Amino acid sequence: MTEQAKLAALLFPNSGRSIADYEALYPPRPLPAGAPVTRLAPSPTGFIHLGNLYGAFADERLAHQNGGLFFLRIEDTDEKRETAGAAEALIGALDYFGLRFDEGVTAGGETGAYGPYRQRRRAELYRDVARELTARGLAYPCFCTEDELGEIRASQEAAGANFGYYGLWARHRNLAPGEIERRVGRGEPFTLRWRAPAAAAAVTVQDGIRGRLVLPGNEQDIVLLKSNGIPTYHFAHVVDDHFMRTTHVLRGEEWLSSLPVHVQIFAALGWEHPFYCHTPLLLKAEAGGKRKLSKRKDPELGLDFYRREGYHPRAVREYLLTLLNSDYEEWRLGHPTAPMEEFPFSLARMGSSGALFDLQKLNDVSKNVLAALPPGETADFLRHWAGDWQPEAAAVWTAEREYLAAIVAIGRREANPRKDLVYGTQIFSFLRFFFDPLFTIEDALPDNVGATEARGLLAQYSARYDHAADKESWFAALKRLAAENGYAEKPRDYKKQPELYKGHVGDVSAVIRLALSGRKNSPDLWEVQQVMGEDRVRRRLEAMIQYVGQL
RNA sequence: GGCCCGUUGGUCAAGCGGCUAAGACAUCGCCCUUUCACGGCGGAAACACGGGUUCGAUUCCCGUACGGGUCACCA
Repeated sequence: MTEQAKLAALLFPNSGRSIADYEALYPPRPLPAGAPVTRLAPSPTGFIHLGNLYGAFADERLAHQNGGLFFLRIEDTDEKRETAGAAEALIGALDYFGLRFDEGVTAGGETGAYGPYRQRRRAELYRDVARELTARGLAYPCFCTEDELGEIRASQEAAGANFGYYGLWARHRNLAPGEIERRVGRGEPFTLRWRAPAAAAAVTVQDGIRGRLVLPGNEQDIVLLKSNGIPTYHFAHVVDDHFMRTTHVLRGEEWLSSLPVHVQIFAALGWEHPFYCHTPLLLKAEAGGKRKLSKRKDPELGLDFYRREGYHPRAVREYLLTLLNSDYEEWRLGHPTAPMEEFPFSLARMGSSGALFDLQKLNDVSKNVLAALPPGETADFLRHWAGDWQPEAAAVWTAEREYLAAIVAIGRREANPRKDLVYGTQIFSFLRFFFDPLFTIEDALPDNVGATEARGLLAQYSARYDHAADKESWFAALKRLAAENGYAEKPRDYKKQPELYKGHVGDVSAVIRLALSGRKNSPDLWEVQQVMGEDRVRRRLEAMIQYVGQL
């Protein structure tokens, strides 16, 4: 038995499976050649941000567009940061945005033949691989305490050396076997460290987004297993993505600097590393520049923000797609009604510089998405949203379902539909006036129309109101009423000779509009009246007559 | 500080050695119009800087500046 084999047996006394056993247990996937296997591997910290969705969306598209498979693995190796129910919340949030996994952790448990998919449940696997690594002389135990590590760092700082546990700074790299045995026997906790090659050659990696990367070889003896026996990200990534047969790893560019570590471990194990794609970070504009999105300062970073505000999931997806693939918008213009799944997503067209999140752009995308949605669907979406987040809206909207659907349909059947519905909270305040319990007079009468004048106009309008009239005759009647009361039928006439009139039709309809909507701006009056129904129209006119009478 | 990545209008971005340097959002003006929204037309607005290479650089190379990332028993 070699010294190294003895060390492995000392460190990991319970014999387990060999790497070869695992190779047989997790055979290559029965997929056509070239079919991508991608994964989302979040840590369950409870905070789900837009970046998660952004990356997940790229993973999902890549897999599903090319006959591959997309799975969910939970990286719960850091107990300290974990929050309860985080995985379920994540699955729920992604599902809301239309992202489904083929395999991995599910709301109730897990599915798939390459599990377990929660890293804490894979402890045995990591340990078995670690044992073999140790037996091959690629790993060694390190007994350094936090304090000692701090000392090393301080000396490095003083000496102007690079930080880290490497080369001569790696105190326990060449501990005598007897010393190790003694410490283990005493029950001293240890981490298992990677034995990095003394002078690692630069590595060349082909990145799916950045192209050819030449990075300095790794010389750090990074920690593979923490003292509690749980692996670090680096080790878990290599083991899991190998045995789960991941072909494409999409992750944020913050991983670029540890890429040499990963490539090195893959190579040492004789495994082929996955195709890496390092995506840019989502940034946020701030006075003078860009900065990384921050949890505390940017509520729109959290996925909950979009749900709470009532953005349609499709709007968020389309927006993200415009960030993901720059030619998406052009494609959309050419295929206005095609489902976005038909867009040929491509890694090569992903940009490599950080993108600023732009709420205005999202709003624009959202307007277009809602304008294209059948009104019935929009109404259903709104009711669901209100049920979850906006009780006041839920109360009135569910009481009058059909009414809401009719309201949403206003001005949306034409070739150029209205685009004034953006997101839930905005829509709620925009549509309040339609519902009696929420109706108030918000704006004032036009400057050139006094209360008495308004009262007269309203009384006449109310007396002559014909709910059955079509739009043309209704407007003709309105113009007649305006003319009889000294208002120009056409704004142009008034502009030409203002001294001849009190105002123009616009002023008269402004008074009616105020009576019906409480505002000086609203969608087309005739349509509003038709949707409101005759009773409601008459009631509001009466109420307005009372109201201006008191002015 | 070391190493790595990035840098085209306010924002997202086309561009891959020769272009009057696309388009979208935002913005401004005009038109349409009973208000708003929609729609149409038009305007303003960019290759970070300095060296190379080249007949010719936004495009290739090297510096500088700026921004970001990373140097944990976090992912």
